[in-house]
Amino acid sequence: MSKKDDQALQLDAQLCFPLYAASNLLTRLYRPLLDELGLTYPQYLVMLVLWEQAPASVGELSQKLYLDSGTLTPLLKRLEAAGLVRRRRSAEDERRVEVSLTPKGQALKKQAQDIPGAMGCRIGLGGEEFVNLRSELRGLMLLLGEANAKD
Amino acid sequence: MSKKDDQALQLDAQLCFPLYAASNLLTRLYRPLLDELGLTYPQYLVMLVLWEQAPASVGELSQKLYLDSGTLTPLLKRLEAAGLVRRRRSAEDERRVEVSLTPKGQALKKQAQDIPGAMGCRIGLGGEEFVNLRSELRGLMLLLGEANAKD
DNA sequence: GCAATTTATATTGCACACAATATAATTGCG
DNA sequence: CGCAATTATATTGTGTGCAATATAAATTGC
Repeated sequence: MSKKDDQALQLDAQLCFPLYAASNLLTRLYRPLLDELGLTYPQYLVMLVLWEQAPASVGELSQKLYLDSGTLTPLLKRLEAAGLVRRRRSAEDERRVEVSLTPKGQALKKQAQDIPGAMGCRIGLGGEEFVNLRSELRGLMLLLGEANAKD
Repeated sequence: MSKKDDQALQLDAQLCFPLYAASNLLTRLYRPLLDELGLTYPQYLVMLVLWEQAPASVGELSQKLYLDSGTLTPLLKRLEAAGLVRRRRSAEDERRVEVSLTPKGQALKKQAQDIPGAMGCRIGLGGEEFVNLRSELRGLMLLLGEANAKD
């Protein structure tokens, strides 16, 4: 086993690891803020989508968030149990489940307004750096989405 | 609720979401390759650390991978059950658990040699782009590690 | 028009992640 | 020395993530 081979398997040589670790750490950083809203981080993402455009089907949420029904179905049931969303079979297509906001779910948006700002402070990333990094991560996300779709 | 407020809560405005989605997608992309080694993605990360430096205590693994004992303990038990590592209480400090590689665990490194290259192909990221993005993600990881440590 | 295929969601089983807590070993301090 | 505080790991409980599979509704082909 040559030194070169070893190098490729070093933790520091990986792109995947800082991505993985940063994602975990960011979720952890969100937690105290989201606790006040009674949301987990993936639940927060679902609410972000719904605050922009409700109702949305499970499939639409799945496509936008890159999550499958095995993740979304129980998550949405918990949001429903919390009184934030309603799930209803579509009338035109009974296979589809439409997720809509309850008044309580809509009202929660006001409480969420401070979160992006508060997180920005906690991370302490400059405006330009923030925008650049977001753009690169968006690119990576799309790249990986395509790579996964190929198989 | 003004338009400006709305904007900050849009999914596309977030830094966190592409990070989260890219991390999930990358784990998914690793799966078929790691299945051949009988490893999950977090298990692969643990093995990367051990292939570089074994034995390592649970605490050292925890610090390097930003994972806590609640995640590592059962994961390490599964690696042990698979015959890849050994867990033993340290003689000098009985609180510590030293994780070392079995011959089978050491041998698995050879099978893992192709993985970084194969993943590089699948992602299709140029050499310079790869290095730059890795560097930025490493910076973000460290930034978030500090932000989390502050509380 | 109806059987075969496709599509949309749900269910099951396994492996993370992590907060909160528990337990046991070591250290520190009077 | 003796015991309180600290440190290292384990346990418990909840909520993801996702592959594999199941189910039911819609669509397609003949």
